[in-house]
Amino acid sequence: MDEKKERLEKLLTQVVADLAREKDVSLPDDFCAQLERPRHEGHGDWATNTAMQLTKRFGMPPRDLASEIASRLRTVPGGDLIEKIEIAGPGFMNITLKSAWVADLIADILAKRDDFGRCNIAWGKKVQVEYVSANPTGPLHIGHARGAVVGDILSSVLEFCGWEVGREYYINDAGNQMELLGRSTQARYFALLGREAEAPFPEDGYQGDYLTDIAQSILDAQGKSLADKPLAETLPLFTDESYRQILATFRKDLGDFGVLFDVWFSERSLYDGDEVEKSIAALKERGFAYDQDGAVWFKSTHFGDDKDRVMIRANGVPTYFTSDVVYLKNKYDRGFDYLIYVWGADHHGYVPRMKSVNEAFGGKDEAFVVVLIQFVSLLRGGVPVAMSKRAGSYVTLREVLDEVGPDAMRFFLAMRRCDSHLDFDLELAKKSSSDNPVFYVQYAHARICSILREVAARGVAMPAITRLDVSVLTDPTEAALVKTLSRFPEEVAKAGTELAPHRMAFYAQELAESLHAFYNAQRILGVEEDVMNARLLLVEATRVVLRNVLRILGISAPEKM
RNA sequence: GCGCCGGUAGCUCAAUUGGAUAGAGCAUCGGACUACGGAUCCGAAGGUUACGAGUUCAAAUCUUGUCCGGCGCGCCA
Repeated sequence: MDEKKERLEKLLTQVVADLAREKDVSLPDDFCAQLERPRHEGHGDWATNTAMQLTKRFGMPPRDLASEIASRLRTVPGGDLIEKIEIAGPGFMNITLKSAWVADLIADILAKRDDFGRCNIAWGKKVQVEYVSANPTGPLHIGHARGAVVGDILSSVLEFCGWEVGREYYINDAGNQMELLGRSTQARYFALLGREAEAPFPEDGYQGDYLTDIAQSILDAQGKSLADKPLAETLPLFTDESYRQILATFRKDLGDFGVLFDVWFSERSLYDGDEVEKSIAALKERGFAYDQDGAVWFKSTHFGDDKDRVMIRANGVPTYFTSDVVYLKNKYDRGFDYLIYVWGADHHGYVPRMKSVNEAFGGKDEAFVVVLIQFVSLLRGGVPVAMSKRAGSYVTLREVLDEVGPDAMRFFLAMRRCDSHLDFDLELAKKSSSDNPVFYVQYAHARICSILREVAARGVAMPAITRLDVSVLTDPTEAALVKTLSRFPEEVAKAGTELAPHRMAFYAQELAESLHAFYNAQRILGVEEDVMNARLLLVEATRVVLRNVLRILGISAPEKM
């Protein structure tokens, strides 16, 4: 299908160029006639608005120009794969191909199977996707879950588009927050012993119950003796144990959620070698860093920032910003051509600064991409649930996962475009009923499997692809299903270039809808043999594509429900 | 105050990046298999795309002004 589209586009471009030469009209140097999917049913396989775009240059009404182009297109060599051309509306050309392409498409799907829909728009380049990267100071909540799903699906989409993808989690295991975490747990430990006065809970400490649990586990493992040592001496133990335990739950929760990483990158590890010194030296060499007032500064004003930013404080301690600077350089040093950061929208103010850093290191502008994820409003039966990490009263990823299950949760979180707010109603998502779109999609898959089981039970053999006669597929629902199937590679490519994973969720629903409509309109078994064979192959092709899109979404494709 | 993201059907959201009659799902109403799974299908109703002005063959989309909602502006992370 794609090759046919390209051939048609070349043909169209050629025809327009010839016409322009004859009429002595100039075309833009980079002119290329573009075909697109018609928006409405029954408008053919491809459409173009070329005539409308050129109406001014040719000085002709779009309708007349379209007719002129269409009549030439039919007669030009290679135009024989066109069944018909219709001029519609204000000058659209709707092109219908001869039906041989349907047989090609189904054969293509059944030959490529799991690989159908793959493309190579990356040319073997390496991209890193960094996502979640939540501070290991408290449980993952629903906002993290959205970032996790978006990052995960985006990575899968990019892999399907031919990228070599590195999935990475950045662990913020350095800095003040870690110390605060340790002190919070330490205070809980003393509280368990009834000795709060000796280690009061920090004013802005982490208040969730999970720290009491961790304190209890330390008490179980180490006994009471830690309370008799100086606070400063035992603090690292509390810090590290809290961090270790919380990170372990992150791995478990995300793993159960189907979100896996190639690398869990430790912020602390940036400080093991001389990477920090090297990074700062590199910036100074380029004139983007300097010393002043005992601190080291990044010259962000050069890139339009209000003021320069501190990298190393006067007391010698690096800022969080410095870690990100070194980390960015580290990513490039590891050979990634493109860097994608999936961040919460509350970090948007930080984006220009990091773009500056990218530029300061000589990185290409388009190589540094931030996908901002808007907030998730969590509702319970229509009533907003407060989410405050500090207060510790929020709904965790784990709770939602246990209530809703990974499939429905992933689908709900992937359904919206990243830059719009998302309402997630627990009561709604918990309902395993018909208004849950994930069941709709999975049911389509299960339904096909059920048909294939029935085929086997009746002793009918799956026909060979060579037996396919597409001329019997005349029903509108069959045509619609074929067209939806043919769109899959484009949708994957679009989702990849636009970094828009929600497209996959929408496509999955559309494909399921096409299948259900076809199923209700026509019978597959118990009809004339040629028709049955064609429909069986069509349905099998649909199953393959459904499975592929569900695999990208990270959602199971059940054979029974 | 400055900046970023939104505002589309009663609700939650799409819209091939400037193209045709702005589309889906819930919810509402009315219909559909004695046969492959009714967790399905078909139909109806629902719109001044927050509001005004501008740009052109063409605007939900671009420019600009205003209004509303969310978020961000530390030698915190």
